[in-house]
Amino acid sequence: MARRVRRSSGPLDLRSQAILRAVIEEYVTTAAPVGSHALVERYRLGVSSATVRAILAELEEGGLLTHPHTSAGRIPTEQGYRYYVEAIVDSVPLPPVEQLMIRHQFGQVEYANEHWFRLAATTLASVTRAAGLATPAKPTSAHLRRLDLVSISDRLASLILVLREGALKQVLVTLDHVTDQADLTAVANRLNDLLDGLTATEAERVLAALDPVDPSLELPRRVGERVVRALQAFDGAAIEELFSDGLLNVMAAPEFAQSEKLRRVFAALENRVYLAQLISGVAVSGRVCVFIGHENTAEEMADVSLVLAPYGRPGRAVGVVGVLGPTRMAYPQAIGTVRFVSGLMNELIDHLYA
Amino acid sequence: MARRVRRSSGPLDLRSQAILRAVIEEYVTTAAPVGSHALVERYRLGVSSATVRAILAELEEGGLLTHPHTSAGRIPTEQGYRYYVEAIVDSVPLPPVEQLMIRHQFGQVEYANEHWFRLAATTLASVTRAAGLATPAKPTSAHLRRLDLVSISDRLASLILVLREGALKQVLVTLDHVTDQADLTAVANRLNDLLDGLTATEAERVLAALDPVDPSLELPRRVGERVVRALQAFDGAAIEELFSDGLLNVMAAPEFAQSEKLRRVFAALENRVYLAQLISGVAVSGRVCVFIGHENTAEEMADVSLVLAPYGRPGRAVGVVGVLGPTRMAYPQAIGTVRFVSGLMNELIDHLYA
DNA sequence: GTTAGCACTCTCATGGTGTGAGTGCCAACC
DNA sequence: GGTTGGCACTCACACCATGAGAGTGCTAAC
Repeated sequence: MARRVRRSSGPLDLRSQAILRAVIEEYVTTAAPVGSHALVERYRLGVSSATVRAILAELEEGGLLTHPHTSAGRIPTEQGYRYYVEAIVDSVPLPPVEQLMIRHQFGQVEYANEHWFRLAATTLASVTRAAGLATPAKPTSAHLRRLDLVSISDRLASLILVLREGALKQVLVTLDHVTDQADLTAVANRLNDLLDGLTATEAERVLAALDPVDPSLELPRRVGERVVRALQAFDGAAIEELFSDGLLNVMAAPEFAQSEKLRRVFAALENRVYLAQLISGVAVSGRVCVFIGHENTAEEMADVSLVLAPYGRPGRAVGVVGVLGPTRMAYPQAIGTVRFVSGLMNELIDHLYA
Repeated sequence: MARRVRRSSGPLDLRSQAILRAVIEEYVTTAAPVGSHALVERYRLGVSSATVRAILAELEEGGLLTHPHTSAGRIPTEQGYRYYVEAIVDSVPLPPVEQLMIRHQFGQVEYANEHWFRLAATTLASVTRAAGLATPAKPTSAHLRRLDLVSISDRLASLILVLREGALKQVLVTLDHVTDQADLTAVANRLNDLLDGLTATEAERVLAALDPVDPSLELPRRVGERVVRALQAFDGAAIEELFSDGLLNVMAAPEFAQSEKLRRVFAALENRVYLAQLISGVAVSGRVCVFIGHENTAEEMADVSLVLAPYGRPGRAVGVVGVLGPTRMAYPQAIGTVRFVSGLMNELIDHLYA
């Protein structure tokens, strides 16, 4: 859904912005429609409730606020949140204390991408009190870094591939003849020499150039084919995994008291096509992306918002981290937190490959 | 919670059993309290509703049924389900057509434990229309099968451990001196010779026996220490992962329309202590286990039931598969399906290591 | 342009009412 | 003695009316 343009002409004056801001921030904490009276009481606006009412009516005219019913207070529209995020507030950086705590946590975890992205989701969940999301950094194209063959039984071996960006892949290979570990190691060494650093297509070409009659090359060729297939599978695979934590936080929000809405969100998160599209979109944008309600391409996500950021090494391996929460969400804080966590992960990864 | 004993003396006569069965099976499909009239209408009981009412009252007296309120029909108690599962019905084997379909699916997936257990959860979810659960088969004690060292940068290497049961473990090792891949491979070969098949404590002993002054052994010793630590971590770790699929199915059940109950279930599933205890209990039992409502040790799980079965090689590596659903659940079918899937996984694993 | 005042609107909580499903009991029956 | 039809009784639930309260929009005065 493309977001609709505000009907009102020109930008808002400062007072209107202040009031929109107050409505949104009040609504985000209370989850209840905000009335003119409550605003003048709780925010130093310097005008009476009648004036506030006039401005609220204007903002509603402009499509930034709405009414659940005639005699209720105002709630922000998705356009209202969008305007708020883009024009009124900056992202709020994560407080230094929390930054330190998070750094500490990442430091304690073992050096491994797999741990990092999970920890990122967990951290985001606990800090923002929404759901934390994270995908592993998937290499854009699989380059073989090293392979190993481990004998499992007489005619069965485990083929382990290490890719350039540290990803592991394990497949089983059935063997025509009884083969012991020494033979397997020899084959692995040979293939390591031949295929180091290659992509699927490159590896395929190298294998095709091997002497087709040399019987000593039969097993290397056979394993090599599996390697190529595994690399191809890796290239072809969409995002493997979306790790989420703290969905409990979202469940606790009053707008999800009846589980039907939530069910649809869960369903969308299981939709791999949608996820792949979403993630690649965020990855190419290269910065924090905010999707508010119906701005999400999946209609099941119309009741929630996403704040996502890519991380990793552009062009080599990228993943996405972020949060999912109700549209009524503390966007500035969420954006600040997501920005910090993705930046931290970039830092760690850069440090790793420096 | 220990389950309470029925108050009535002796086993039920066949007619009472038939009626209890009818109530449960009706309630499982409709989710609404079952009245005497509905029973005589839909089940060939051969008696009038008045007689059924008398028996229903007896069953209630015995603690197998209950009333939501005076003028409502009967619903089964947890004791009722328990009696039903233990004394009235046998598990219903999965229809051969579905068995074949599942076998086919497992055949299509790449030979790898990691894929199997996830597929098991997905399969269980779709067949039983409840949530499917599965944990990977965790080795009881970590035996090193093989290790590999892959250079990442001048002073950083990735250490990959393959354990006896096929599990992989990857840790990063920082190096004091610039070391190239050839050196790393040499170290890996050396350690493979020394440590093949050993547990953490055994490996530690072997390393301690190495010549402490030989400078060529410095790096092997250093890496070896990391190996030992990784093996220890593996032994000490509780279950790593509970994969679930189809939680959507459970969310769709009317008893979970308000999300609070569900939230508690999710919370319990994130409780690693509880999971570890649950899983080890099922593993030692060696057969399909049914936990109905409050029979679950976690009180958050009081509204749901679990049907779980272990799989794997007892004493070497075991995991658990099963389903989670509302207490109002088609137990015979669930038990049959879980039994089939765990059996199938055993078959596959046996075939692998035969 | 701002404000106080006021009539108006609409939700939500409360309480009364009627309906219907289902029970428990009892007397009659086989 | 077990089984059955009949009947009074109970209780949740849906429905409606009512009143309080919150909040608005409008207007006239400042």
